[in-house]
Amino acid sequence: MPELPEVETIRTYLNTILPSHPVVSVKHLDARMVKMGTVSSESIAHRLPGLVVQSMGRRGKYLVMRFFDKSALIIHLGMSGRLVVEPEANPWRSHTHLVLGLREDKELRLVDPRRFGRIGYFVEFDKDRTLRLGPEPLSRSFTAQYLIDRLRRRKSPIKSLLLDQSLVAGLGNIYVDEALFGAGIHPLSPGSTVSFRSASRLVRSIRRVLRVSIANRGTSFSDYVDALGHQGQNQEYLAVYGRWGQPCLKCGSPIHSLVIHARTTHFCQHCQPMLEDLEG
DNA sequence: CGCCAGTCCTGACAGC
DNA sequence: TGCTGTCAGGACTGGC
Repeated sequence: MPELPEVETIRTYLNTILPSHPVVSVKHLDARMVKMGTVSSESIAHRLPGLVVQSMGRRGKYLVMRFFDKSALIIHLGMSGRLVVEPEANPWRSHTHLVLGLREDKELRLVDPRRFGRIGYFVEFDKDRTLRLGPEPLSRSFTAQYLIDRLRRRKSPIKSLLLDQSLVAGLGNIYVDEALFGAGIHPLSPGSTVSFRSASRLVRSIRRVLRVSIANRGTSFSDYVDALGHQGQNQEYLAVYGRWGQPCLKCGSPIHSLVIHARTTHFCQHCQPMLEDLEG
């Protein structure tokens, strides 16, 4: 399941090969995947050929393929999406929903069996306005003070709140669990009970968890592979996610699991106490 | 506005 | 062996 580190790994590679290359052709585009923006799939297929890639960017979990005419193709990989560059001689996998013809007999292919992914084309793309997302967790604008201000009146569990992309962009189920473990915060703690001190720990923990995973080229738990089709290595370094019943790496007590916000949540009851309500 | 339940989707797997 | 049911979850929608 691609979250920020996985999308960043894909972005980094694509950004080494795509800039200054034109889209030669749109060989395939499944209209059902176009779920963003106002440009239809037919119009996208008509507009893309000839456009030259300026850069491959990322905003939260969205990949941003920017063209020199200021337009951009946005791709979200959802749960099972893969974006790979392959020789056109290789057969298409099943569930291939987008194929862009590139130079040198290469193709950029989006494969997404569950079709939770999404595509959109924006004629004028503004990274701060087009997608309604919170700050990048690795940017300077993501601070403890920002978190406190946004969490102050929220009663939902901190786990749910951190999954909200308008609060902070790029975290998914795995890295929220890992970050809360690193910060020593129980996932059911209401947002309003997060003190400045715990918010500082949380910001540091989120950054650490993401940086480590990016260095490991992402977590391959089920579907994820990078743009070269290679698995990431970060699954070897997860402290709680997927470790139900196994000993906590800090205290040895078994990792617990429960469902929050319809997401399986892993945590250590001993190392992650509920935060106290500051209003009391 | 906040919060929650429902929706989409298919591969993998358990159980019969 | 082959069917059926269940589970996984990111982001959006609608109801209250």
